[in-house]
Amino acid sequence: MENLIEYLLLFGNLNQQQIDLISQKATETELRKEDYFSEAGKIPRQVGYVVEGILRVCYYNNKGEEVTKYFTEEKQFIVDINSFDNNVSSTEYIQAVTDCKLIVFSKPDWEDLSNTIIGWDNIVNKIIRKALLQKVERRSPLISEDATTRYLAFMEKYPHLVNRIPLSYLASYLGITQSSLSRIRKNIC
Amino acid sequence: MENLIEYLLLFGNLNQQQIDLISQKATETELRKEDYFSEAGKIPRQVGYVVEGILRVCYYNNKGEEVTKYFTEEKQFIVDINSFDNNVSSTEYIQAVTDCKLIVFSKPDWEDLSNTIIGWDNIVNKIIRKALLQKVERRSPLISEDATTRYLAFMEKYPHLVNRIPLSYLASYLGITQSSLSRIRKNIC
DNA sequence: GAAATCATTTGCCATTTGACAAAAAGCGAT
DNA sequence: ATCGCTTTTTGTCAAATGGCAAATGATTTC
Repeated sequence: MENLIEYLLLFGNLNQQQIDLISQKATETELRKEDYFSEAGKIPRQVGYVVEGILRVCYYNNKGEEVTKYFTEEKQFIVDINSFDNNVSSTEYIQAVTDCKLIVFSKPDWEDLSNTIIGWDNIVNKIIRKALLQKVERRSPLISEDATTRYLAFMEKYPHLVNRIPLSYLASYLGITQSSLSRIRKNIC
Repeated sequence: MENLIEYLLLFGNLNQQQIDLISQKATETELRKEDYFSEAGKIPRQVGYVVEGILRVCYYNNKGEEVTKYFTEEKQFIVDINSFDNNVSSTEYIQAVTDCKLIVFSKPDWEDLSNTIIGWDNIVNKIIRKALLQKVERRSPLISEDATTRYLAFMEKYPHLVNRIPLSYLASYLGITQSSLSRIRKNIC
């Protein structure tokens, strides 16, 4: 829990009373590898903060292929923000890649925080904006480079992820086939 | 100018006094094709709203190749939001692809609006969040599909852009060479 | 309108990547 | 250790894409 509070304080100030309130609303929980945090077709009902573990965002494209769109690391919020905010069904899945420890807030609790804590919205906005910017910056270079360069870039950006995720997820994140990724690895090592 | 106000009102309410204030701060201006709205290495000093015309965001990758990262259409704000907010140098260029009509706000005026108009930050946040989400959604599919599919998807998403932008920009946006794009076009038509 | 300049298309060949299938390696349950 | 299952690697071949250079087409300038 301190982990989360520390993280929030990077984005704005909170007094002890506010911190206590946040802690009250928060629930620590765990996800097993391959469990879903949220699913396509359902309206997301909670916001999560990743204390430990890796999750991924994925969807099925119109050929029915599973595409991994994003990986999250520790110390990040995770939620399909668009669907959550607008109360509409998700178009994507959020799935645990490894066993995970999360702190979650139900939607009503999350809204209470917004109504009770002056400056909460501001903190949340900063976090979301940063996360979205990061997403854009991480995904964009994947388009203009060849597969080997993309893999090398991935290893640089996520040095501690590469050995914890299955090849198939990584391949679909990089937009290449599993065999191609396997060959690339062979050539590099 | 009505164009801008109309757009803002989609995201929140503004009374006449507030609208007048916004109008006072706004400057209508034009950019010629290939002019830069903002440049890499400089700290962005203004926020723009595109009334007419197309702009693109581009940068040079570490091989020195120019990469088009994004196109903007009419009725959108344009700014390197990260650099603008944090007062740091841009890493990318924003350039007019066609002649453009813009409405711009200087940074001090923009901040005045934030300090004067209750709810301004809220409106701006909604707009930025939407824009960032859109960016992610537009760029992501470019990774997992083959070049022809990407081109077809581009034509669907930007039906009125395809014939107004040079092939070279589009090729670098799609992450393929100019010759490949030319061949793809040949095969499709 | 001719020359100069820039953008797009095409040809040729090398390289990368994909599709498919089979083999090998890893892993858990017994 | 062995079996059964899944994941990763490898092989073979075909298709897609890139690199380079030349040709063609379009636009601007004088």
